[in-house]
Amino acid sequence: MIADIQSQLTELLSRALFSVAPDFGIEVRLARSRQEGHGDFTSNVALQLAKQMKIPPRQLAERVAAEIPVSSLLARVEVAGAGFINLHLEASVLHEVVHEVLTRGERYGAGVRETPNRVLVEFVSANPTGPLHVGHGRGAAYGASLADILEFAGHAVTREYYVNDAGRQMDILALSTWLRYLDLFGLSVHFPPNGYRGDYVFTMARQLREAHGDRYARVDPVSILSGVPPLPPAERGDGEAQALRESHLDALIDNCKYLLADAYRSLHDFVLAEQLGDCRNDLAEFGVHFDVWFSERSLYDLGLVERALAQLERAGHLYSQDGALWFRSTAFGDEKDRVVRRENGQPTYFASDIAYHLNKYERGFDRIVNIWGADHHGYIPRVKGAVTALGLDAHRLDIALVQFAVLYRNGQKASMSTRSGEFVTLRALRDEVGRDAARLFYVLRKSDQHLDFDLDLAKTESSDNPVYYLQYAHARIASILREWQSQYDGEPGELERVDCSCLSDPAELRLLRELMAFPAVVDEAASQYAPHVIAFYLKDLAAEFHRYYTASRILVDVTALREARVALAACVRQTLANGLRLLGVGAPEAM
RNA sequence: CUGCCCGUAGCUCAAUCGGAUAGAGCACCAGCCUUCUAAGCUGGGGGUUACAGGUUCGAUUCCUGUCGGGCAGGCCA
Repeated sequence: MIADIQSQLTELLSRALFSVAPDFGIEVRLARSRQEGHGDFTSNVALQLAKQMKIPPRQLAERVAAEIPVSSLLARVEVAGAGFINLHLEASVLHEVVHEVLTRGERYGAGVRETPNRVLVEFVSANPTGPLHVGHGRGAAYGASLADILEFAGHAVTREYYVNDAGRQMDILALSTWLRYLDLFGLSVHFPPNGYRGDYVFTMARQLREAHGDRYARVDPVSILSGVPPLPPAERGDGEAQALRESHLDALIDNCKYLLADAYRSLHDFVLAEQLGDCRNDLAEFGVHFDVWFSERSLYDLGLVERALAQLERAGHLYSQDGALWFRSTAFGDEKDRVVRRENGQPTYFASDIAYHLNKYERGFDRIVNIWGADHHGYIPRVKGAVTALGLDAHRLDIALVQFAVLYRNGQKASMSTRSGEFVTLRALRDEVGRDAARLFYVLRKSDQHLDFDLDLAKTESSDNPVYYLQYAHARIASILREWQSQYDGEPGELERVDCSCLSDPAELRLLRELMAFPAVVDEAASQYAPHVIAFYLKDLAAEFHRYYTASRILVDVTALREARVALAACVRQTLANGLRLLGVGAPEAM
């Protein structure tokens, strides 16, 4: 209905333009006016066409404006500035917004699409080798909001977490846990410097003992080190020393696998299940849920990695060199070719990622959205190149980069403790500032901008804190509605039938305009992949309401006016609630 | 060294495929509660949109260069 208004007006303007300039068909685009006094919608067609039509823009605008058909929607049309055509809506159109918001309720702002796109949103996808940190938190908040926004905008969304359960990192974690576990049985082995050293590894070791007793401890500690190259001195930081430490670690992993034999797989799976379970709980408490947990290992188990490579091979995009197998990604704009199978026969991470993307396409999505940390930006050309090489349309793949978040406490950086090099965990952040503040702060900035996360501000219980500012507006209205029900026997269910034509105060009309914009805001947030657009809109809406509340009493004596104002307030509450839900932030009834 | 991203008020950030007088919040100053939640509101000062060119009716937005910041340049993931 409301979305219709804009398209109806666009149609009116298109017809006017056609009668003035039938030979200059350009698409008419209406924009919401940025400034009060410039009407509700504005068009710059006259400015765009003036030159090629050789008519002064202002004059052209006048001629187009004069041809706009009479409509009950429009109060007036005026030409302003350099040649803008401003459309002013009839107040009755604004009044209808109230009915619209209240009848649609939780669905107000939602898009209806005849043919919804099937969209896959893959996000977080952190290695399950330790707790999520605040960097993952931003990806989680952004991805979850984006997925909700796309869904609300009318698409069919699948939320997916890609589990890197096949790689060396998981082996390192399994080994680390095993060594800590052996420690519990008095079987001490020097812990490798590049193993996982976090407290959670000790915890898992104890859990492993509780669950499986000494099943993995029936080994000779000497055999663990057999054939393992010695470590270089700790103070050596050169490349050769690093390489020695890596091969030391790899040798330990090999021995672990050899000594445990079949039991290694269950150790690996135990560690994986623990970490994934922890991650899932963490995210669930953050209000972030997934439809699919996609296993990297399954790509190997089902032969999909080999199949993808074979497909590239057939298409002539692979070649052998130096004993390795390479993908000719330079043919697709990458700066160098990339190895897909190492000299030792092992496929690279990139190889499984190619298979993963092929699989995404084969599942039939219209759009595929990858949300990555910005440090992966160099990875984009090779993935898009691989997709193209597989004969797929790379334009259906969108990669949204999320920049790092830096925490500040007392004006000082706090995101990384400099001594241990460990990141602050997402869980610690949630414990400190709460879920709502964390979710909102993460999406308050454009995702591809660095984020300064002010912990002190997030914890402030005042209007300085945007979380409270938004929630307070919602709670305030909820309180008014309760008061209205108890003092005036108000029936919320009746509000959608209230006659709102008495709403004529400029502040009321501003609120109605703001409410009317919400569907377009959702649409913009969806098409731009920009949850922050919702956040900024909500701040504007809340501010408009707080202003109105301070200036005008809602529960006045005159029944008709009181009911109209209550209905208006109820619309603001509903719209705030809908927007907050898209951001994963609670909308409290009372504060 | 090369590539990508970013430079907007003192600070943190917006700005609808290039639009009208570049907007908010914080901080600073001055005000508003006997009335539906003051976790709120009103007013004020604050800008050469890093810099220099270019494209055009019009540039924070597009192009080139300079300066400054971030990230990336593995047979790691």
